[in-house]
Amino acid sequence: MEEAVSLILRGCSLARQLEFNVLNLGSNNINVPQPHLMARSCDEILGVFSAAKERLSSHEQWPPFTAVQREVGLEEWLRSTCSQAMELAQMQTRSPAPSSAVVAVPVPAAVEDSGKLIAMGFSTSSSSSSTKARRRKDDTEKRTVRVAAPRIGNTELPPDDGFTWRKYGQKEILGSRFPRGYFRCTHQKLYHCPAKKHVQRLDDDPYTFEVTYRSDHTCHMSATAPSAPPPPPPAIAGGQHISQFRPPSTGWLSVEVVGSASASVSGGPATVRYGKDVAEQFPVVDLADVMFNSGTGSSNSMESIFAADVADDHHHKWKKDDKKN
DNA sequence: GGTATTTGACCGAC
DNA sequence: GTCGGTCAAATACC
Repeated sequence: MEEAVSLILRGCSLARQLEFNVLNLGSNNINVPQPHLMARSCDEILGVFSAAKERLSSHEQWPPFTAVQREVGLEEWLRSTCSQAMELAQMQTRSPAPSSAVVAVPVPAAVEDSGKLIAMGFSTSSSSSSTKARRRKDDTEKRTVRVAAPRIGNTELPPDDGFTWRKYGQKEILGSRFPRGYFRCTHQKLYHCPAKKHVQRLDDDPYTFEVTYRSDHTCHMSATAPSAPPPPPPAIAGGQHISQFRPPSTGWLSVEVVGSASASVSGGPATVRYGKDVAEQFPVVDLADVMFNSGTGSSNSMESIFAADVADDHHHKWKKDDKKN
């Protein structure tokens, strides 16, 4: 199973790389390979996924799954699950989703329990399944989104979400290898915008950032506020939060909303949702991506936060002098 | 000089 | 007492 997962992750990584190259085809970037090389890359991706498929198919038993799931087959089940999620996302895009429109996608226990798979998109929340919830003074809603760090170029940068943020703190978090960065809206003072977020690398996948948003932006509502095109506020339904904003054109694939703090406490059913825009733009890659939550690179400017070499001495990279490099 | 980041200290929830 | 979140002075950058 681990081998299959590893292959799938490899496939996702290759797909992301390919996507990045495709997006940059029109640019003058000399690092973008020629189309025939990209075609070869496609073959490689197919090969990797085929190998993963073989391993999945050859797996005799899937104890965590129900009889129905075993009968249908894991592969088919995953496919239908993702289709379901994508259909749902399309429904939500057509009409602003009332909470009743949300359909929970069932998650097999073993998948849910697997940290690796949780990091890949099957989780309601990763924040506190094992730790008890700490109720905060400002009991504002939280939305946790996982975004992929670039794997080429500056891998330290979480994707730009269309807003400008000012960092106001950083803290070592118990049990986490990487410190958490605290950000608030740049226009907090000027427009009293309450939006905040904190950003943290996942322990088990340093190429993924977990971004937790708290409060919505109000700055873009101000007639005088400088505004990047504001993403629509995430829909909220049944304790789950849906991120619907469109990823920037720099091309990150995965926007996974893993749920609210309350959802993580209650341990409710996991829900996989998926933005229509993303699905339409990158249907194949994103099918894999929504399953395994990885993303593509992008460039923005949080260089000072995350180190390129995350494997080892990440602590050094978090030091102040990073910024000067 | 204005703005952003860093970082130790502080506060409040647990 | 511990820990996550925030503050604010110091520092860096443009």
